[in-house]
Amino acid sequence: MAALTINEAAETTGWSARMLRYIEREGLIEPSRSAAGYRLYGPEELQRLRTLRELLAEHELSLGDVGFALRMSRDGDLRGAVEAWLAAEPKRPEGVAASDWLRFEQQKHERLLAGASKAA
Amino acid sequence: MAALTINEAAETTGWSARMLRYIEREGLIEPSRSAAGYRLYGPEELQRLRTLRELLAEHELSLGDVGFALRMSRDGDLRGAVEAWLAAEPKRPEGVAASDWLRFEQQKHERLLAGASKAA
DNA sequence: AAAACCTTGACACAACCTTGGTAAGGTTGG
DNA sequence: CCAACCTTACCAAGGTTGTGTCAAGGTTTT
Repeated sequence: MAALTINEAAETTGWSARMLRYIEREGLIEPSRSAAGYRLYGPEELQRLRTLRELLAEHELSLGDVGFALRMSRDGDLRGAVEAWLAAEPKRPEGVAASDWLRFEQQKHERLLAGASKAA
Repeated sequence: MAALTINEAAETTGWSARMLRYIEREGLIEPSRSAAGYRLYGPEELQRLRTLRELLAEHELSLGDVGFALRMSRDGDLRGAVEAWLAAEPKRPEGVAASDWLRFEQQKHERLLAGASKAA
């Protein structure tokens, strides 16, 4: 037999049929369809469903998280924007008192912020 | 003046003070503290707060999404696992009927799946 | 020392996410 | 042709997110 229908796939993967549909709507795993519209899960999809389970369990992720990762992997624009934001993370060196660091950063960035509006 | 307190920061960034605390708990932006424990937002934090707003608005993200991206950027293990899962995405070539493709994939992966348990 | 801040913690609530169920109807196999 | 499956579309309960507000108490400023 070639591919499993949704309930069979559910049984071998540990997901419920309901969740298989949900996962599909999230864009994570989209099985092919029979002529009549039945979902058909091939070996590859089944494997991905199993590894998806492990991934979520081992790293405490949600389907939404993986969906977001997928979105980033497809939308380079998004990925770039997110990474740019993360890259700007201020890493304050250890052993420097917060207040001192603050003044240091202050001076370092004073010029850049010259135009920033200081609303009351 | 060096750094802004939470309400001042809220006003210049467009967030509410409440959200600033929430963002901090999410690990996204953690301001330094005064001796008495007051949050102190320096220019860098203020800038990040503003760009965070843009990021969310322009790409329809949630704070949780950015939090997850941050987590991935810090935990290479996690990042690797997610990317590995995404990389295995089955990209079926266009112009090939689903059923044919299915049989093709079937044979292609038969060996790999030899050991997969086929629960009833 | 009083006004005007800040802190954490709690209660609240709408909107959404995750899951399950159920109903009305098409498909398939014996 | 009938039982056993599949499909979509809804309703719903319980958890999470995003946000406000209020209380009890410390801090800063005048």
